[in-house]
Amino acid sequence: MAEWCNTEVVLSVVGGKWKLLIIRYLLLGTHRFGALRQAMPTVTQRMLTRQLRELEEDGLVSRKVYAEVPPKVEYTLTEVGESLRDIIGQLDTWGSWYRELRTPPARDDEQSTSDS
Amino acid sequence: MAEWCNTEVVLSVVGGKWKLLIIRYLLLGTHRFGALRQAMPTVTQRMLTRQLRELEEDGLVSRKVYAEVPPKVEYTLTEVGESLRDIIGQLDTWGSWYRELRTPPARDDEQSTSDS
DNA sequence: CAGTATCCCCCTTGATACTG
DNA sequence: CAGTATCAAGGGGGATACTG
Repeated sequence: MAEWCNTEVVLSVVGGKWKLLIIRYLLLGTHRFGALRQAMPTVTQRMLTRQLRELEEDGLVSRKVYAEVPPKVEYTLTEVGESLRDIIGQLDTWGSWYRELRTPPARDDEQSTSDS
Repeated sequence: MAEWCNTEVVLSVVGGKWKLLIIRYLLLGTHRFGALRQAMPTVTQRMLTRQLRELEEDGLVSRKVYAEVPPKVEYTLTEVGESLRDIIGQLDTWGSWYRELRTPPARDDEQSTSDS
């Protein structure tokens, strides 16, 4: 990516396939690795770990390991991560607006398709 | 990408390697293909064409072909594309803030390194 | 429970050459 | 000028198995 462009910096940091989902979930509060997995049922262990590590390197997420058996690891947004809250809110708003815009609108003379 | 998530929709539309640059340039006004190339010296013809086509399919950019020889094609943001202006502004602001944050700050007792 | 270690796929991007 | 066509490379992502 063209990271000399400020705009691209954001993508370079949240652009991974699962990162926005992770951040959105962590915006709700601290969570354990397993909780993240359950929140994103289709992500593999490997990918979740990788994406979390990258978010950590980029300073968006902090990782807290408890010296217990079995292991317990908690992930929390840093202040930098938290600072994305507003932007993510905007993305969400635009995204739903755009999705609706691009969804073929139901015509008036058309029955509801909610039963399909 | 997980496009069932509104947030991801934005990335799916703007996530191409050159798309944000293109949009930013078109936010300045309508431009010809050649002007876009010059504005982004490292993009190949092929990639510029492809990214523009995708933006067009996604309804962010409109393409106007003039029936002239030599050919003349102008690209303009649609209203949908324009609607990203604020968000891109936010990304830009966050990006420059983040970049500065992550740049090793010069220490007080340190000489300027601008001569290196 | 929360990871690594391997192996592999394919999709995006790129280089280069050609054309209406 | 504004594209296609073709071929090649790279890396992000995935499947599966193993471990402290």
